[in-house]
Amino acid sequence: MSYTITSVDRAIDLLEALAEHPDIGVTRLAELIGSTKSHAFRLLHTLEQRGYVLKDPATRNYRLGYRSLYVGERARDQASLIKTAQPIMDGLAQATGENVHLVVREQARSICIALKQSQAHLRLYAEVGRHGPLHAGGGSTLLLAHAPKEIQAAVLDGPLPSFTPATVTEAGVLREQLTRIRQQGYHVALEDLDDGAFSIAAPVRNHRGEVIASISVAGPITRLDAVTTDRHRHLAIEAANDISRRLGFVDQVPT
Amino acid sequence: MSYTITSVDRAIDLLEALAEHPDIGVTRLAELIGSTKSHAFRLLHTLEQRGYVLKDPATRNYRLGYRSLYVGERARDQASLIKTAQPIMDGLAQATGENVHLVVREQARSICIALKQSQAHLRLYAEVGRHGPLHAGGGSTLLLAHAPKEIQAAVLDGPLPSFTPATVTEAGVLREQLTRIRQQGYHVALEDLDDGAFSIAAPVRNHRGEVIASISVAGPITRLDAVTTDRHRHLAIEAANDISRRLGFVDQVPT
DNA sequence: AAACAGTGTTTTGCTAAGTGAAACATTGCG
DNA sequence: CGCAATGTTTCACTTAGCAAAACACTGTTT
Repeated sequence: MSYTITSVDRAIDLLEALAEHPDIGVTRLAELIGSTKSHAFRLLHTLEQRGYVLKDPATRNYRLGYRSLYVGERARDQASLIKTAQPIMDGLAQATGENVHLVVREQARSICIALKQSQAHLRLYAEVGRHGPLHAGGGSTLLLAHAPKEIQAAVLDGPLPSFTPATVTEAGVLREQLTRIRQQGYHVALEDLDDGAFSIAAPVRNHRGEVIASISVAGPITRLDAVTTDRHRHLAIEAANDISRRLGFVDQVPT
Repeated sequence: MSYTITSVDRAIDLLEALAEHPDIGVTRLAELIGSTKSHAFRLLHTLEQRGYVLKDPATRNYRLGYRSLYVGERARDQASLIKTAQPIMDGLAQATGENVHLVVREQARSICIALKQSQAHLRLYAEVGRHGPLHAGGGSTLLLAHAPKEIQAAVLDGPLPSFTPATVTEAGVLREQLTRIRQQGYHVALEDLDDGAFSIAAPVRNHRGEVIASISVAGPITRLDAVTTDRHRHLAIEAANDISRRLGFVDQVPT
């Protein structure tokens, strides 16, 4: 038995298609969501009425409406994790000069929920709200390492797509990697999700000690050597621990 | 013939109910949206699957999910008006020490799409994404003044709710006010929407000279006198003109 | 200016998705 | 332990939602 309401699912398909492809028309949208023009038209009309979609009357193209900002702002306001983390992420970005990401796990995928972008001209492109895999990327793989066994099983038994030549696609190898991550308490990922990029991640824990998010420092590997690796690792762990403490975590064995 | 898809409308009802009331359960949500528990349950399940709603497994309460951030961010990215206005709004907030709002009109209502909050401890509460009336509030009434005749007719013929004793609720008086706003090119609203608050608004024009938004400076009337009124008015008009120029507007008669 | 192609909008009839009611399961409190 | 309230699941019914098709509009080509 499925509780999914198909019409709502399709409306979300359309919103997300518009998020990726702004300023397009009814026909193009229908194609993108695999539907008919009349269906796309009705979805657009419904979302436009509520302010989530805007229609340019001159071109008859659609893009996301301003009401989307409202829900986004409220989501951010409600997320105490983001509020707690943001000032610490600011400091970490300042100290490292690289991107800082706050990533959480949703079921069997990851999502970046806050981001501090590096000021450097060469920087890793990243987006808040973007869903990603769990078996690649510093913060994501660390979250997989600390996920419940059934989530790990679901990921390990499922397809492990390759993003770069460095992506781990062998379940056995990934299992060992996850064990190692749990033991050492951080993860250094090199070019496993994006070519030429590194990501050094540490776990954020809640008051019960459960890993609920990861903090990661990410950038181009050309700016990474043994010294900066160690420094970023240290700063990331420190920042993650700081956030964890503010969330009520009491670390019994100081590091 | 209505093109509204009721199921999608209801899903939005639920999302917006969660935006206003985080961390509540199925029964409460069903009450808030005027529905049944089974319906609310299915809506929540659908939205949770897509990441727009998060369920706390311990308390079985729901709140907005992180995927909402994605759509909000993309809406902001796509809105060139917001991108153009934001640095100018920053400067205006710095110069005035008060809130600065960017407001647009959607059909017969207003919506604040960008906000620079005053650093003062006493400040006007405001929210991005919040819908409001067109006949009250500095920026909103200015937008009504420049709206198409049919929009004006719709507002003037409809109910004009009173928010404070200073709210204009008489259609004839409002009509005169709108004429005056168009003539003088700005609007000073005193306590017409919020008790104890002022709002000084100026029009933002696009490359065709059409008024597409308003910039307003807002705060408590205790910080307003003849000198500050004149100063804020000047700075708001200047900022609005600056944004308009960046949007391609060429002002033939310099002010 | 006329014809054509493509897009957007509207209508219609059919069916299965969506709904509420009711039952069942779970949880927390007295 | 019993009860009340909440959350979850099931079932049967109805109409909402859908695709197909037709129509209207717009921009381009001849």
